[in-house]
Amino acid sequence: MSEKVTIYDIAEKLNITAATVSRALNNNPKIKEATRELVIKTAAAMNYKQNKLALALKSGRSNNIGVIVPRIDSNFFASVIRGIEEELYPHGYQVIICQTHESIKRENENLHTLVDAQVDGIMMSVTGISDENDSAFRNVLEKNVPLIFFDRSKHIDGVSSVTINDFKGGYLATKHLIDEGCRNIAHFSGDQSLDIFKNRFLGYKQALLDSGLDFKEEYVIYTKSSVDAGKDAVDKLLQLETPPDAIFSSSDFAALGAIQELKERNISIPSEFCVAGFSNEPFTKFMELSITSVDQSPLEMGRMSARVFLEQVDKTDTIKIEKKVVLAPELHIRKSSTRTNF
Amino acid sequence: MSEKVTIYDIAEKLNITAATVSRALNNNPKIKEATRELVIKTAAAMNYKQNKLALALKSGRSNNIGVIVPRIDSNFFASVIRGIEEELYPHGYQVIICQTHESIKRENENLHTLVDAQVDGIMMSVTGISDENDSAFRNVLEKNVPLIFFDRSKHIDGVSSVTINDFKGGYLATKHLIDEGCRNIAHFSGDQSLDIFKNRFLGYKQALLDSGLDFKEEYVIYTKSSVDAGKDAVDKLLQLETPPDAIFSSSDFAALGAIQELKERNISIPSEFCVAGFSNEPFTKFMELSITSVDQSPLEMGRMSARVFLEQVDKTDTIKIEKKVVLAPELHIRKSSTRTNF
DNA sequence: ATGTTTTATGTAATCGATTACACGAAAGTA
DNA sequence: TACTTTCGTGTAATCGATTACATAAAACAT
Repeated sequence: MSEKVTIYDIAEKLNITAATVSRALNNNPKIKEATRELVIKTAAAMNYKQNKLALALKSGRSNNIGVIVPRIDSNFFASVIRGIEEELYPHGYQVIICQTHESIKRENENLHTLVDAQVDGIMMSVTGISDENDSAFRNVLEKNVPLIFFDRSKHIDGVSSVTINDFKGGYLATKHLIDEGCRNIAHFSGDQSLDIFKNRFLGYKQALLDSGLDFKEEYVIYTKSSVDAGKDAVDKLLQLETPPDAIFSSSDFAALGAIQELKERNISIPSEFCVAGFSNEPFTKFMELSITSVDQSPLEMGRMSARVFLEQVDKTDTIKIEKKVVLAPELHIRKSSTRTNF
Repeated sequence: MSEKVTIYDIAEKLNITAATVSRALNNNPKIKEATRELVIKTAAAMNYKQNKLALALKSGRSNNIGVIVPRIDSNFFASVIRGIEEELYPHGYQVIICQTHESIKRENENLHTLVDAQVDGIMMSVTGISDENDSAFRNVLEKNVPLIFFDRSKHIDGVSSVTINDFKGGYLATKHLIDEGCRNIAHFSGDQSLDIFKNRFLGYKQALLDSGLDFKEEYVIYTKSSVDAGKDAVDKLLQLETPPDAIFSSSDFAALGAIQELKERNISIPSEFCVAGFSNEPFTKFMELSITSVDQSPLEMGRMSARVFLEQVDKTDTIKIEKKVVLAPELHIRKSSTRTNF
């Protein structure tokens, strides 16, 4: 069918050289106006499309950026990606998606593949299982590819990051539970080698101390981010000598599991027991017993990551800019923790 | 820092030519074993990485595929993309994401951008607003880029598709409501210029007729896929002379809105009124009053789309294969429509 | 020893664009 | 008129890989 049209085809038809065609199409000032118009008209007539691969090879810029996330089918990550895509679209960048499924091996593979594919930048949320081998990250930086962490970040020189203030998020949620009258507040945490979980935990702890409440080690449960994990965790907590009367969960899914388990045991929420989650997943709002949760403004996080990338991408390679953006978390107070005004 | 290493650098170091290096790295049989080993070792030592852009330009294949969806932050589309990515990962393809936000203009732009970027294939869910201008699609096909529609499909020669049997989905849900004793079943539909909504509607209608129930035009409401739209629709329906006693909604979000509005009016579900949705969004399962919904197996849809692409991509350009895969919908019966066993 | 086949490697074109440099023609200057 | 600029275009290198073709060397046959 329609074979690919190149600038050589246009040149041949007009009896000029490809260089002239290229200049005409690129608005090079040193070209006769008549020639420019003729070339542009002919190019359109022949349905010419610039071959982006040739351009990419020549210029060394692919106009692709890579995004690595644990998985795409979670509202949080999907929303971040949406923000990235929307911010980058007007600048002509395409977004390549990679999933790690929480595997370090996969994460390293993805990093290498993206660098090999000559992406102009990489934005990612690092995967949970920590190892001290930063070689894949350093490889990216050595190739002068801007690297930006969002949400789940690691401390690596030369890497910018866009996160939320997880400490504050944890603090706000816990303080709110205290204000509602809860006195024995448990916490669901995640892999604390990740800053996000560490900081949410620290915010939780600080809120307790600031209010003169004891911090109890046995109230901290490490759960996966799943409904079942939340159920199991409640099961454990209720076997304690002094069972808690509230949970601040680092995961909305675990919070949901907790609520389901509590209901099953006829513990009424919020009068006997309050629950707050983290991430503001859509379902927390939809439930009849809507769930209090900390919003991470994923859309804004994606947009901001893209903006940080755009700032870095055109800077001279020698100067390493390292920007740390911290967004404010927002507590959405809902029925699962509101004793006062319902 | 570490400047890019090319096969020429390796050749120079070993006093051979780039051609030999290339052959050694590509397991070309006509190369001395000793040379091959030496080249491979040296390449590794120099941290050589093949430049995929150069390869892409030479071979005409970018190893990128494009995916166009209305938006990425919906569980359905994100899950389809997950399926596509997982299936294509072992084959070395990267997935480029584009969003249309339901805009035809954006859809056409995306199609052109992807073709210009030399993707090896495009998978997409067409956007709602129908127009009869297929030129952007034809442009893709003329460039011999495999095009595959998933879920929301259009009738265009040469385009394969992976959909579910929406008729059956509509039929199953409606039949179930009838079996639960509902006699006046309303339907929330979407833009019926899209086959998916048309077919769900037809399935609904057929189920009514097969059970000897009347089809009433005023029971069909065209809603957007949102909670508020569902509320408004219920408001309309309850003003009818004979208000319905059930709703089969083409959207889970509208179904949720309907439930919220019905509760507000103290109409009890499922005893007085039953509701079934479509898509099996995660929240339908999470609700205390869980919502009956038709599952579209998005993961499998994505996987299947990828497989259809893989089948087509290596075929000779001249033969146009057009494959239509139709997956079976699965009705998940939950509390919002179950009068019998709860 | 001579001719033939095989093997391993080099040469150079190619993919499709951009661009430094060269150069002839036109325009401007004295 | 002769000399310098300016203008517009052509020539050819370049980005980094692959590969058809050529060729020298080695292996083999007689």
